Amino acid sequence: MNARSKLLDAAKQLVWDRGVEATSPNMLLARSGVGQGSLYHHFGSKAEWAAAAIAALAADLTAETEEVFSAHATGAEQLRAYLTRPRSALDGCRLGRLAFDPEVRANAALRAPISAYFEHLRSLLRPAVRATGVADVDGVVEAICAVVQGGYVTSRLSDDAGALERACNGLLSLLGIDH
Amino acid sequence: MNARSKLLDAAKQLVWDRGVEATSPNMLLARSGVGQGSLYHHFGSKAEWAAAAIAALAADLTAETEEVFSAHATGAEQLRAYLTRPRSALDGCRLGRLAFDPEVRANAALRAPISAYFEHLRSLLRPAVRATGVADVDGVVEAICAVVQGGYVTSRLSDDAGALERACNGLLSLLGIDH
DNA sequence: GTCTATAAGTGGATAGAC
DNA sequence: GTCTATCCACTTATAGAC
Repeated sequence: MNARSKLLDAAKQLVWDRGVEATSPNMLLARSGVGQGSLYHHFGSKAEWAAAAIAALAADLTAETEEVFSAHATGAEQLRAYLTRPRSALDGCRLGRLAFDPEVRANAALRAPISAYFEHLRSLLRPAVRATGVADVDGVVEAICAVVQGGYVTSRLSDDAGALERACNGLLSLLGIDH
Repeated sequence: MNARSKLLDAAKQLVWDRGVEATSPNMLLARSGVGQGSLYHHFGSKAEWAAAAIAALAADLTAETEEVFSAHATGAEQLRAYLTRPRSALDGCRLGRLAFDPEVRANAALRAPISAYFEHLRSLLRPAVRATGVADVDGVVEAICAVVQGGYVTSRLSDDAGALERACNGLLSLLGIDH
């Protein structure tokens, strides 16, 4: 594994765990085991490796999400699979946890892959929600995105990994597609 | 207005806007207009003024939330009022935005008023949800908390103040209590 | 109570040797 | 490509005068 891969890998872990603002170059060096010279050879600045890490996290999450949707045929099955997918509630969403990171907020290049992921997620949810026959399709799509993101938030703040799962199940029961 | 009040007021604004980790003592001095000596006279450390700010924000939010619930008689009215309450979506929830702040995570004294607020919110929601006759009361309670918190997240990440409102309306329609 | 001065440590980056 | 040395600004305080 070359230095660049080690750096990118460590940056992904740190950004997920601590966000961008709270991650320093020194932490990246420590976690990757790479020297300072290598870091500034491969990435010109903190913003560059942070952007690479966020783009890679977004690509991973997009692939995993598409897999969930393509594995099921009906809208109801897709929604059930998406909402019951195993999630590490206390760690937070790799992308959603960056919503209030000041460094992400101030840098459009860091934000772009994140908003693109959520736009893509909405486009996967929309036909599935439409198929259930609910009245307010766009509202329910947004509610599904929000329940997952908010479940991470309330789980973390209450130090209760079950909160996310309960919230998703509650929404499923309201949708009338909980088995 | 004395120095302590100015400091607390500025700390509340900064913690809401930037979180704890990303707020420095110098920012607090600049925003409050108070001198360095006064800061360390009134608060022994950063953790102390951060704790005071979070406790004050939690007290404000708790009072506002209770007002919403006590202004309405039936569960459906209370839920509708809570979910349609005006919120500045792009600013984030004063408490929920701290979920992934490393300094909050590492300090139980900072987390306590936040988890207490959410526990109190659940206790207000539970009878209202029960009154609607839904099957999974605890799940729906958690879903309501999560839709609001997640709506702040998706609004901020998509730079779309409308996302939070759409999510709340979508949930209301699923609850069958949208007018 | 409030001020200015000082200080040890870290953050983010550059320089130049190898 | 990778290393060590160096740098300036900022963070989080402490000291001591007024």
